[in-house]
Amino acid sequence: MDDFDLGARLRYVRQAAGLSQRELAKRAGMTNAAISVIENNQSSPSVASLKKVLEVIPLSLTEFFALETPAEYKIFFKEEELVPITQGAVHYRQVGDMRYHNLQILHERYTPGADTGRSMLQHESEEGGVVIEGTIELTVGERKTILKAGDAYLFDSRQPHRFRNIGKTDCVIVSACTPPYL
Amino acid sequence: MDDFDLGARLRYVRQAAGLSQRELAKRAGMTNAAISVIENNQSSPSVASLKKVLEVIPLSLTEFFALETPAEYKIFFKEEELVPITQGAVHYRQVGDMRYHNLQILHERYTPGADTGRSMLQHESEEGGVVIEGTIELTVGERKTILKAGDAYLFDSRQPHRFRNIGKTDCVIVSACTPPYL
DNA sequence: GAAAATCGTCAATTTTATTTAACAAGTTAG
DNA sequence: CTAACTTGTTAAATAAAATTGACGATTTTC
Repeated sequence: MDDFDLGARLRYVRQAAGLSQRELAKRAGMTNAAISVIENNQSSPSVASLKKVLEVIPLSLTEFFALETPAEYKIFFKEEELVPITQGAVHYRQVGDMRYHNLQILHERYTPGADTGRSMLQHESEEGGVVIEGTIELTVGERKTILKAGDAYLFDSRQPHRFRNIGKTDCVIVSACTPPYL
Repeated sequence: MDDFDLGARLRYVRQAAGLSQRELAKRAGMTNAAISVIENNQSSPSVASLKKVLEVIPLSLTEFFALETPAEYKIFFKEEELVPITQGAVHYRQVGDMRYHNLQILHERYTPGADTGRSMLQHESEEGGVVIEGTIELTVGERKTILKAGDAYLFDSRQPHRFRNIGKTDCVIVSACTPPYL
């Protein structure tokens, strides 16, 4: 697989410029269909064509190719695109690449008995989440509770904390953390 | 005219890699004819093709487009490519772009009476040249002489100096100066 | 020296990109 | 709610890039 997704880059810069395929094509002296197939990687534009298009944005070929990787400006993620992170019995699925973001979104799954550890977690972040399925025992500082589906939490991660699934079924949580700590 | 000479760039990187058109084409899974027409700007390669070719060099698209301008690595110059510089009755034709070089080569033409000036020239360079045609009176410091076709000179430009055509015909000189001062 | 390779280029064909023209879906105007 | 507009996509036609196969010129080999 080619990691150089020219179509995605073009679509990105076009939308960032606030142009429709037709508008861009018109100004570049081309047709909307060409833009469409290029953006979907159904054809590889000649450098001459690409240059015409980029001049509208405006963006030089150099700048276009030097653009940050697609991961850096990716906004939407298919379920299978989430990056899996496994720590013991806890399975995280992360949204996006944390090298480029300050906000970490995780789709977490705690199997029965899963535990983030006796030695409590502590890091320079703020985090929160919502329980989707099952139950979780959450300890933050001196406070402890059991959250069930629909419940939520939000706290300063500098306080020692611990997640533990003491139920009989998986617990699923969607959480956010800034800055990222995993 | 487009100042982005893709053909020249490709030819440059290919030769720098020590490859013939055929060898490059073979390794890239293309044909020599394609390379030929691309290098002569008779066709604009698709980005896909260009990528295949550059992977052989190897060079990324980003690096390729970020390459220094062709003027920077230009080696051979047609007569009409020399950049004309006129100062009074003296006409210079410079070889290459001094932004990228420390050696300035000039094809100079002094019309009868042409004179670099009573107030002698002085700059932090070393310069020399050969008279091709006509005669020139050259003064350097306290020394003065008349040079005719075939004669030459070389001196430290920090010494005050002056060129003067006291003959009846044009005087043509090819000179060099480092670092450039014009 | 002549034969065999290799070089870059070019004309004709094939393949691919781009245009033309239509479509379905979504939005705005009335 | 319809009618007019915009959106992005697609199929067939056209334009352009890439391949095939050849050429003359230069270099290498014997």
